[in-house]
Amino acid sequence: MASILPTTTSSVAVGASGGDDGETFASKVLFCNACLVFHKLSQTRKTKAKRQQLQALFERWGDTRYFDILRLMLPQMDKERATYGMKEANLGKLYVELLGVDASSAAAQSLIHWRIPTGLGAGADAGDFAEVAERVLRSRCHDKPTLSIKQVNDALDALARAVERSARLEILRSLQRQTTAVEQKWIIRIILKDMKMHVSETTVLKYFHPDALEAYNVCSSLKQVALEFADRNVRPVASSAAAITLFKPIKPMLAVRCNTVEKALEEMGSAPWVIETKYDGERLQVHYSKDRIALFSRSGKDYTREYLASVQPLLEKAIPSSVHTLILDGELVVWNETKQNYSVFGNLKTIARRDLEKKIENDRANGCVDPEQLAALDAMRSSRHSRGPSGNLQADPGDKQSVFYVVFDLLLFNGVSTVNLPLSQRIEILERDVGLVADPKRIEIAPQTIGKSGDDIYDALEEAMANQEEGIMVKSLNSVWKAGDRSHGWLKIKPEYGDRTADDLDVLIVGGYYGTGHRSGLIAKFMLGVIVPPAVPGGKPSVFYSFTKVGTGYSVDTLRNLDAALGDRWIPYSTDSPPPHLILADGFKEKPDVWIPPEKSLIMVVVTPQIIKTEKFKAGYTIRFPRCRAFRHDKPWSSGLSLPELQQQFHVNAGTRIGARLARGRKLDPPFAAEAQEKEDNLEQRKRSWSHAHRPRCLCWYQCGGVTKVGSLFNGLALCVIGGDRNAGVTKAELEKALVEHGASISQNPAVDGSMFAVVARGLVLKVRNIITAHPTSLDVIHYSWITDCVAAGKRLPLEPRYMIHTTPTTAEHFAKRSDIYGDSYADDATTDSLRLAFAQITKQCGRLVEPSEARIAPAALRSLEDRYGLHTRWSTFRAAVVYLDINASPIDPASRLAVTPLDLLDVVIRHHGGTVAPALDNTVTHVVVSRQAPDRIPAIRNQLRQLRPMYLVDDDWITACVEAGTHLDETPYKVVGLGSR
DNA sequence: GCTGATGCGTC
DNA sequence: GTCCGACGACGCATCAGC
DNA sequence: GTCGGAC
Repeated sequence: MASILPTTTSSVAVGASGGDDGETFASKVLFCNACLVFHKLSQTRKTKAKRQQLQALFERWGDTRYFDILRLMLPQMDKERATYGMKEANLGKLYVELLGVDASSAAAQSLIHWRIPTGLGAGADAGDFAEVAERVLRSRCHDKPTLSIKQVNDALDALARAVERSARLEILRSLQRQTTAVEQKWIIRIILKDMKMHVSETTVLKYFHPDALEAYNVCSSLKQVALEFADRNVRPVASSAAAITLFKPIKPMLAVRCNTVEKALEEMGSAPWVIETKYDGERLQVHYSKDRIALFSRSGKDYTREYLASVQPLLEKAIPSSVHTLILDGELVVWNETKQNYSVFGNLKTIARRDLEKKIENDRANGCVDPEQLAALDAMRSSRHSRGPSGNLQADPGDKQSVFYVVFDLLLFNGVSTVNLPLSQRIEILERDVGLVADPKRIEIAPQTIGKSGDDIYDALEEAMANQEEGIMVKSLNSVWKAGDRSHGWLKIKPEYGDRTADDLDVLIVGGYYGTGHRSGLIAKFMLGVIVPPAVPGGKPSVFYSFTKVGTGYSVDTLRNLDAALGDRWIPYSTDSPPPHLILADGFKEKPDVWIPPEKSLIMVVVTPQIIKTEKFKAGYTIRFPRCRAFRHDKPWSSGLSLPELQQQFHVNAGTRIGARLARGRKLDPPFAAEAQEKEDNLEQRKRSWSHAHRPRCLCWYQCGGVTKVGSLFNGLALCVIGGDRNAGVTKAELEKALVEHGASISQNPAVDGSMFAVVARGLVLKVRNIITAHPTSLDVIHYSWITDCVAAGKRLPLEPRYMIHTTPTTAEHFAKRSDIYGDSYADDATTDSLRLAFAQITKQCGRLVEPSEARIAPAALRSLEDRYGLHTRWSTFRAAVVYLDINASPIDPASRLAVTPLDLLDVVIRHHGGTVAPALDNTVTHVVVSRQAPDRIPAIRNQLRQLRPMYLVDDDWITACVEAGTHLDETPYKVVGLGSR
């Protein structure tokens, strides 16, 4: 008898009963032997040793039915067994019941509260359910292994088949009676599909057979792979492409994330490449023949039932009759017909479900009576999702939304695999022979543009940002399809990587959760809460709403340090006596394991790529893809993000993704070089601060607490720094440090309640535009050079107009009166000339900011994109308008420009919202804008208008109102009548 | 029948 | 660079328990 | 999806 043990040779226990076919190896070898192998693998760290163990295992396996052992080692890949429907929570309850222990006993408490390291039944194994279970079972199982590998597999089959709780209980009970505690542990790991052996699919398959992984990637069946390579010494000659078969899911090709445009260019090399938008939906592979359609998700799961009702009508309309078989790859998204934009992620399943419901209803009306379908419909009807407010939280209920399949690749065409063709040819066949032109915004081939330079990538990114898209894909036209491959050919670029600091929110930690695995026993995740403003202005916050949970972005070391600092402040959360300050969503949703008094807590800087609506957190909003950037020991607990600020953030960013900013580099300067350097510097800084300060490593970003005050230049000023200027080598952190050193207080979030002095930025970057758009009158935006100039001069310089990126009307008024808003008079010795110079500088600055080379959205590009997609954003508010601003003494003479007018800053506003500003009043103009404060200018304008074709004569309130509304408003209420009143 | 808990799969 | 594990958000399905 | 960490 051969052993499956790699180390021992002779002592293999043999199963007492072999079952029906006592011939197979699996029925003869005891499961405990497999457990030993698993144990050894889990104890081994080194790759080399693991490889030896795996090889030995397969070599010693006594027959060709490798599936029996592979499915135990790779439970996630085993599609033959249905899901168990059991994880730790269910298993814990089942074990408590089958062991017959009292619910309040230590054993039961261990199993139920397996993550919690303290209290009754807690042990050093907290955080690892299987380990806890082994401990509990040790005294409750016999110690003689009896079951064979086959018997365990049979039991697991039965377990997966069982739906009734009682049936599951019985199977678990019989397993428990026939196995040792250690065997139970491994059975639990298999059920949980988490073997914790630190080897996964790739490695195991690789040492099973060199071609196994590739085969798995094109058939997604472990059983088939095991069969195909039953003879491990033979390498079949068939290539993977030949194995591509209709109706068998292929592992999709994946994109590698790329943080810098420079890297993208390098990756693409000299081969031609294309740019596509990255759609925020679900990857969907369509397998099509005339009489059958199958749909598969990214992980190879069959989604035909869920999405066919939505997709089939589209395919049938779009696929020409000359096509017999196809495999398409694409993204399923939702198109909002009412708003003419893409719906936010999360609506897809809801819309698809509606389509399915409708289809079943229609089928029934048409007499296609399928009892199974009827039952399904009934189930859907009675489901809570078919009515009620929950679900589809992110859409307006009245909007018409529909499923939209964007196709971007072709894997098989009329029976022939195309995966070994370069992308250029696959696309060519797709466009020429498949077409799919029938139904815009329902099914389309993804538009591609040929890229040539880094600027093309920037342009595409800017377009993507403006259109609420996730980012862009860059694909090499020479690349062939590689199933499951993430390494080459396809890149994804997301704008948020462009700037690391602009989307941070400072939020107070209000709760904690115990971690698992290598974070066992630590508070490893945190609940953050927003402040509900106190009733008395200026009072200390006393109520917090749950907002989000964060579980990544910090190291285990940081967690340990945090534990040392906060460990004794955590209090177990009990619904019987919940802390009065912390309000969770109704029904105690997202209840933390422990809570902490706010005044003893800490502020976390959390990266916030996107804010979405939720019902799970009391705040009503939460973060998509949250992660920790730093902890702030320097900031008082009471200064965390408040609910109104959060709501404001949501609305400011509605219609655009947060994090959508990217500096366009100078030609000679790699755009991200400074960024990369900054990152490295910070890493260095981190390490240094870690080594002697023994502070959590990620504190480095905000070491303001450790900053010593060196001056009082900025005493009393509250500022928010939006970002650095990598082209000038100025980082956000440096600016913040300088500010704090000289007495200013800084915040990550702009406050619009008048408490903040100004926002500091390098230009009209997206976040700045958002702030201006949402609150045009509350916050000034100043150029960071004012900070550096002040520091260099050693005194607080007057805030001259040339430092202003955005000026509120109040500030503008002060400027008009030639006095500095903040006390220092700057105009004492100003002459008309010096003032003129200052304003010329503004104009220069503004003009520079909207030049195509630096504009956030190139108007022409935006317009063409809008035309193509029918997209309309706030940045296209004035796209139809050619505006003449009444800023010249003579309307037809640009050279007669007045030095100061109330309309000076509108130029930028209009152009940034897609409009055109005409230099003079002529027939190209559609709108003439005059100031309400200058009615005396009207006659001259009217005089000129008499000679031109009809156009609107409105006052500046129209511009402001349109910007505020985010859309082109009817001009009538703003028309200038008579001599200026309306 | 409704609701909460739990699991599963998408991102 | 690659692989792996520990984490986030959602919607929908299902079952237990009231 | 994200991130840190080991190799």
